[in-house]
Amino acid sequence: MNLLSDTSIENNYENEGRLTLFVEVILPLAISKNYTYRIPYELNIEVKVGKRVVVQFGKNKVYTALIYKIGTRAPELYEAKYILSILDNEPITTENQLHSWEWMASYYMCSIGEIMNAALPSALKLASETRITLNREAEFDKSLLTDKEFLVVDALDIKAELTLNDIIKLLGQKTVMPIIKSLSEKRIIMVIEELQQGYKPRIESFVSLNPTYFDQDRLRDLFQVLERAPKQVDLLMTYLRLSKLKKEVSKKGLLEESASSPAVFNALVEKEIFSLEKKEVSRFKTDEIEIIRNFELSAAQQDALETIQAGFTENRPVLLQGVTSSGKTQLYIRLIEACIQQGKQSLYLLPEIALTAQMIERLKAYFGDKIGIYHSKFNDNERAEVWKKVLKGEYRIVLGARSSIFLPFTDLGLIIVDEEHENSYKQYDPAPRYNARDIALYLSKLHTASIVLGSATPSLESYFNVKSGRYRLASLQERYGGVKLPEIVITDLAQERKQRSMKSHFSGMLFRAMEQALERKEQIILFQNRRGYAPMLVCSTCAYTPKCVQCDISLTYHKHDHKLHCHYCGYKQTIFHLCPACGGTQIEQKGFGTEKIEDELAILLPNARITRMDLDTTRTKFGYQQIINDFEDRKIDILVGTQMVTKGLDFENVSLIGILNADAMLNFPDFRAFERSFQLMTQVSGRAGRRSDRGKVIIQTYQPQHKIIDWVKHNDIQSLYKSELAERSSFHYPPYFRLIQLDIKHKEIEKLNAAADMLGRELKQQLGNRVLGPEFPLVNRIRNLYIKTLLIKIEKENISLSRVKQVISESIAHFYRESEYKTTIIKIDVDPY
DNA sequence: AGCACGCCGACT
DNA sequence: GTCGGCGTGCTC
Repeated sequence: MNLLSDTSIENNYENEGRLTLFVEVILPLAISKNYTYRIPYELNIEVKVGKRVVVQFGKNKVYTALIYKIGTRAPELYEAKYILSILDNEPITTENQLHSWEWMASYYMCSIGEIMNAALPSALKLASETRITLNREAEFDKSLLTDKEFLVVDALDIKAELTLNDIIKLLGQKTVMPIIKSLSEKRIIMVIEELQQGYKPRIESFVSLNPTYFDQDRLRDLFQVLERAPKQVDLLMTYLRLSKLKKEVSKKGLLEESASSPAVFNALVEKEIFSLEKKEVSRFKTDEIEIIRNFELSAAQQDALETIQAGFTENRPVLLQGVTSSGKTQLYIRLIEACIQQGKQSLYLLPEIALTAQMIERLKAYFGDKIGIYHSKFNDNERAEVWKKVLKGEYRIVLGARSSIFLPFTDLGLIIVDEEHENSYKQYDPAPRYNARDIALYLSKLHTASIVLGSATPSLESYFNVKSGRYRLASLQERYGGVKLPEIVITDLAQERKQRSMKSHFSGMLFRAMEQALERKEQIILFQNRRGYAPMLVCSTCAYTPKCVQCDISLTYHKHDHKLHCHYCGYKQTIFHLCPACGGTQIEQKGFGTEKIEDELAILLPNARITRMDLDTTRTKFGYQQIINDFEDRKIDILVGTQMVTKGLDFENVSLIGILNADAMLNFPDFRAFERSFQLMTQVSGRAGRRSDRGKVIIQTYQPQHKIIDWVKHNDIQSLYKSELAERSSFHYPPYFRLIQLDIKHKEIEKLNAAADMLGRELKQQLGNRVLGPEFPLVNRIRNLYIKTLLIKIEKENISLSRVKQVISESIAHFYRESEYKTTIIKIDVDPY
């Protein structure tokens, strides 16, 4: 297809007058190709790449599509349909965005339409919805209708309009089209296909004074004339006062301030003293917050800042490894300031959970209304508004969660990815299954922007990139403001048992420390990475263990509802008191979870206020926030929790952390689990003594010599990375990447296994020993489907990602044709290290 | 993603 | 015999 630049289109248009243009558009669907539409002549001059158009696609569906390419040659194999309209005056996407979409589609093996779907705020996408109404003019005999048709007509008598979904619910069946079709043919109903406009700008009326009265004398005259209308004089005075304070006076603000009625206001408009103007306004408050710019960087921070800047000049991404409370945010603020001074935009990415009101306020205080916030809690209109402001360059900084990598930056100069290791940067479902951190790295190249990845516990792949010289490392190993790092001690549970100093699941050391902390009115966090009461039940007569019927995983006993839960699929069954296998009465509980700890603490420390924080106590809408608030307000002395307590919370008064069972975290099925243990223990340790010099972490273990505990003590990711443990863990640390989640669904487990094995063999044959087949199958049962996840590891040095993807696509295609099993591959996920 | 079309088991 | 389930293919 002939590509034309914008100017040449106009030239051709002028020269020939009747040039036909064709546009290739991106449809918001999971279709691998783009489709070509024809432009009506009168719209020729408006056509531009990046504008949205409305097109009909398929028989009666209307979609918003995006102009991707413009050409002049008519497609040969088919007749192109006309576009119905152009929605935008200016493109809503940038060239760089379209580049990155293209790259993402190929990298994550999905369609560009799926990328667009994820990228555009839904207010910018209009989808047509089929609505059904009764044709009032039609005359028909109700007795001639089938039962189902009658039901639909009846429902339409009551409710004027129904959607397809309404009818599906009404009839209780999935295939409703034949019924609708038949009714429509009989002209009894009408089927309406209509686009629903999403984004509505907020409009406010602004008042201005007729310029005649800018003249002082005329203004004085005006007051004379109005002498007999005191209310109007009053309103006019208020206006004059407000107009000195603000650039623009809104009608709403003026009426509120003057306590005048709209009638008085209208009178002044009638007399042409006031004029009204409607303007689009922002939904976001732009209250001027006091700007605090003065803070001093510590020597360590200054050092790190210089290292980061050196990395920038070398055009290398920088990994900033800084212990918790080391003041990374202050460094980021300095970097953003420098970026603004160069007149460029900055993007500050945070995982969703770390996007707290506190964080947002803090940055707003520095950057005022130059900063835009973008995350999933925003509604559609707000998102669309941020989008437009970023495009226009009104926002110089964006603070946002993973989806903000899709915003239309025009001149990006800096990207910060905070908590780089966080799993929540990865989108797992639906496609595109992207990792915002990796996209950020790609964007930094595309925009030639600087990028910093920050974390207290970097991911091993990022650390590998430091070791291999791709990234530059900057580190901050001391806390800001001279606060000491916590003291980390290990207590040997075998020893304590021998000396009989244990108090239920607490070592003497931990228990004494807890008593002391409570005496000093300091708070305690106890970390136990297992929820429920007991993770396993065993019959002491026959060794029977209850397992999930679906997942083959031992069931956890939950005391609060006296049920056995499967933590994998959510299956529940009631507790039994006699062994279902042998009828034995002695049933033993193995291990312990947060529920049991909470129970025992209540007995051992009856005066302490104890709260548990895990999935079970935070399931309600505000449960999580409630617990956090109570803990902050010191209404809780001891917080017992699972990994939830490790994340981004900043409690001032916590002086003691207990890791109750480190051993549960020391067996590594693969290197991700291994990395995770290190991260979780390091993160929870970092919560101790953040604002005071008194911070202590006690790690309980039967394996005090275990290396990972030692590394946690020294925040030593380097040893972790180099260790023979990593070497031995069944998944190797980088330089490898893997393709994960090649999911196959089938209803029969044997066929599924056979299919997965076959695919694994095929891949191995083609790619050699560098491929790890379905050795680590993750079999899950979701409703009545079995899903199998193939984990595939490929050595990066020897084989390119594109080759891997090619072989996988080919194998799947081949496998599909040859297979006697009817198997569907439902998703493919790329997770490069 | 929708939607049409075609094939096949289980109901009046 | 048809109704409604599901697999397959197409949409500019």
